[in-house]
Formats: sequence, structure tokens, C-alpha cells
Amino acid sequence: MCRTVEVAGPGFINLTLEEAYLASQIEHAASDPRLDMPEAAQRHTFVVDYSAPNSAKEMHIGHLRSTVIGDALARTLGWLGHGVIRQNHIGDWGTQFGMLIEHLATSGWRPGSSTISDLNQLYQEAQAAFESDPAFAERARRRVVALQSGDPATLALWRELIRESERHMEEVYSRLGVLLTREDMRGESFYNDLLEPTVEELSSKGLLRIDDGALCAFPPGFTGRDGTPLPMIVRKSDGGFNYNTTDLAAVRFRVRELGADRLVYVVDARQAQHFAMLFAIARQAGWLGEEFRAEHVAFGTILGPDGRPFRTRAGGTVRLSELLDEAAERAAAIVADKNPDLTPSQRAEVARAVGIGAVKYADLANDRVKDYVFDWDRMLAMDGNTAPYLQYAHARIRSIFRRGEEALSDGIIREPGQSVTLVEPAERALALELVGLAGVLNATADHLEPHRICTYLFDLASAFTTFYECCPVLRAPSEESRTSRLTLCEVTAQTLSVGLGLLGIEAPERM
RNA sequence: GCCCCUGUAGCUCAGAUGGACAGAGCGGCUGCCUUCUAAGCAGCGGGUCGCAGGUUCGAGUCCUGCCGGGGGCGCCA
Repeated sequence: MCRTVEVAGPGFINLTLEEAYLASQIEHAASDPRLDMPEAAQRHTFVVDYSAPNSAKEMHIGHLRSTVIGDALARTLGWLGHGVIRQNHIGDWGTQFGMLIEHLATSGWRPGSSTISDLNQLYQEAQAAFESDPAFAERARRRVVALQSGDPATLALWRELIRESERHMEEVYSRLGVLLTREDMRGESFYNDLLEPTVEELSSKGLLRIDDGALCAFPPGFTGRDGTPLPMIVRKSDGGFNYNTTDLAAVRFRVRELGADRLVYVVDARQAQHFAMLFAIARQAGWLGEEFRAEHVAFGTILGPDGRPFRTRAGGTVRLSELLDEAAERAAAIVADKNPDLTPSQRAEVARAVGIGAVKYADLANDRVKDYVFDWDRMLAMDGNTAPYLQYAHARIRSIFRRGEEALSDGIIREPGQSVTLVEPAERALALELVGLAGVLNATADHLEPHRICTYLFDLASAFTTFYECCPVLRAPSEESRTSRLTLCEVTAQTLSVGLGLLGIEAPERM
């Protein structure tokens, strides 16, 4: 397995892999759709909570990171053989819906007549009325009660706007290429009937006490502004439940009913304290055992060029559908410029894959906990750690195979075999990169950090392009060399395709 | 006031479990297209890893304090 083993100073032993061993690893990978990657030794059941947009509102840039990062993690954990239960914790319940429904009812709104942007508009009108018209505000509050107690007319209106919202979300998810479906949607409303039992259980375990009229848990180790114990309110002084209660009920449900032994929440870093308290209480309640890992997968903010949270020039929120339109448009302009040979439909398809891929990759490529600056030019650049660079490397490999097949008819080339011989430094360097996949995916799952995959794929693509420049494949010096290089190409293309796939990014056949 | 995150080359960022001279892309300067997509490749220059202590044979990585940036801290979600 090793060619040389040498002591190299204090604390170092250098192992140099034998070419034949490295080559055999590549051969194994070439004959296996899983690239010779074993599944995780210990399988877990993960509940991955991500995306979580609000009903009756258009999805905007604020939902991008959770959706993209969560999806990459769900795919990666699944690939490693874990059970993955996606949960889309949609904001579909609470006081704001009383407000909106009251407005719909009084303005003579008819079901089926509104798009999501209409609802968005109506929502803003309702909000304005709530603030300026005390009579409306009072009716809105009564609507909340009606909604939560199951008043048929109120519920009917609510269902209509939920349905329209779901249509919108499905459309965005489809365009974005994420796995989330209607089956994964389990909004806050789902937990309505579980709130009371959840609070009762916490109460029976002695974890709650009334403070200032509100029922609160005081998890150990949390203090507030004045150094006093920090409460998590689970029932407001008016008797209503809040999102703390919902989140607690969701933990309980996910453990007991969904059978999770790993909880993952892909949520903005600003909610760190909320989750720390949530998990602490859940442990006190005995829902999470010693071995149970519950993790807040925190992420930073997307910034505009001015270093402030990204907004439109007018100062509004950036709608996701418009962002994706612009991504495809910008990519189309570049594709048209770089590869005029594509047919219009090919060009549109490539532009879509490249544009969306660029946006997603930019979000995944750096350490998720940090903020990043949204920059079209950088994410669509063909140099550096970007989706287009990786997609380009993949497309070049596919191009070699297309050329090879053309030549095949002349009897010049055979099918890529599996016999690998590593001679050139670039061949060896590429092979060494290729065998690193398993380690990177395991580290990604351990740390729940998709950017590790990005870094790896970029290194791999760099190693490939170096190889591509100095090692002709179809015109290799010998039949043996050509077969070997074709196999290296095959495994590289497969690795890029799988790796991008785990990030939820397509790898087009040509660019 | 307390707590969390963050500070690595001019710019944008990698550096898991502490390990060998700290890496990449962009920008700048040099080369390379009758040859598998130059949307590329090769090379040069560029860093007191915020500061100061400490632990260690060894610290960008761990601990403490300070400084700068961002965020959070009871009836919104």
C-alpha cells in the first residue's frame, strides 16, 4: 500500500502511497455508482428543519440560506445512509393570520382569485389597518380566537390562503432545485393541538412557574439583562401560546412520533440563544437523552455591496423569484458570449443550471456562520471557487467522451477501461484528490458544514484542469495510458457530478 | 451590563480532531490557443494569522484579558 514510510522530524511520519494502490482505488471507484464510498458506520435518523417561509408572503432572499444549506445537508446525510426526515416549519399560524383573514373577509375577497403577490399586498394592507384602526384591530384579535377554536368560515379562508402559499412555495422550490415537497410541509398550525399537552407535561415535571403572569421555564445557565434568570415564556399572561411553545411541541413530536435521534435546525444565527434554551429545556424534560445531538445550524446574513443586509435599490426585500430570473438572465448573457454554438434551447437550459447553481454555490461555498456579500460578478466568474468553474470542468470531461465516441466509429478508441496506471505527477495528484471524497463527506456530516464539499470540489477541479492541460487523453502516448486517463476522467466527472448533486447543483453535459 | 458569533495577503475567502516553510481566487506583472471547450493553464510578487499574555516539544487552531465589527437579552416570530 505504501511505497515509502519515513520518519520526518519530531512527530511526523511520511507515508507515500504506492501508485498501484492509488490506481486500484480509482479502479474500484470507476466500477461503482457510489464511487466506492461506504455508508456511515452508525446510522441515525435526522430531522432536518429548513426553509420555513411564511404563508401569505412571497419567498424572499431571507429564505435563501436556510433553504439552500438545509437542502445540501439533507442530501449529504441521506447519501451517507442516514435516515433523513425533512421538515418545513412554515409560519402559517398566529396573530398575523387573524389580521389577514379579517381583512380578506371584510374586503369581500373571493377564494382562488389571488396570486401570492396579491396576498402579499393584502397582508400589508391588513397590517396598516391593524395599526391605524382600533376597531379593525379588535376584530382581528377576535379572528385569531375564531381561527384557533376552529370556526368553519374563518378556517375556510385560512385554508385558501395556505393553499395559494403552498403553490407558490412549490414553484420556488422547483425552480431552485431543492427536495422540499408538500409532504415535508408541517407548519406551526400542525402543533396547535399539541401545545396544551406539551405545556402540561413540562408543568408536571416541575419545569414551569408563573412569573409576571406568564408561565415560564427557566433553564439553568441563562441570565438576562439584569443578571436574573432568563425565562422562556411558554404561555403568555393572556393565556395564549407563542412560538416557544410551538418549538417545544415540535421537539417532542420529532423525537416521539418521527423517531429522530438527531435534530438539525437550519436557522439564522441570531436565534442561537433561543435554540440553546430550547434544547436545554428539552433535555430537562427528558425528550433529548445523553446521546442525543440537537444542533442549531446557524448561518450569517447575506449582505449587499454596501455591507448592509442585501436589499433592492429601492430598499425593499429581494424576492426569490426575481433573484432567480436575474441569475438565469445574467448566465444567459455569459453563455451566449462564451459558447455561441449552442442552440437557443440548449443555451437557455445551460443558463438556468449555471445561474441557479452560481447563486446556490455562492451561498454554500464559505463558512455558513459568517456573513457574505452578494456579488453577481464573483459568483458567475469562471475563475476561482465558483459553480461555473466546477461545471465547466465537468463539461470539459463530458466533451472528451463525446469526441471519443465520435472517434470510436473509426475504431480509434475503445470504451474506457478500468486499468489505471499513474505516471505523470498530474495524474498522481488527480488520483490523490479523488480518493479524498469519503473523508470530506464525513467531515461535512460531522460538522454540518457544506462548504467543506465546495472546497474539496474546487481542489479536485483544479487538479483536473492541471491534468487536462498537460496530459492529453484521446491522444495519449499509448493505448494503456489512454485507457487509464479515460478512467481518471470518468471518476472525476462522476465525483464532480455527485458532489455538486449533494449541494443541489446540476452539472450540465455541455456549457 | 451580560451572552453569542466574528477579525488570516490590497480585495473575497479556505485552513475539523493543535503539527513540518500559513493556502486559493481576484486584482498587478510574465508566458501559453494550427492539438480533447483559453469560460482555461503555468509562473512572479504580496501576510507581525486584530493585540497582549498563557498552556504545549509544537498554537492561525486551545485558555485568559483587551481592541475592532455583527448579533441577541420576558409576553413578536
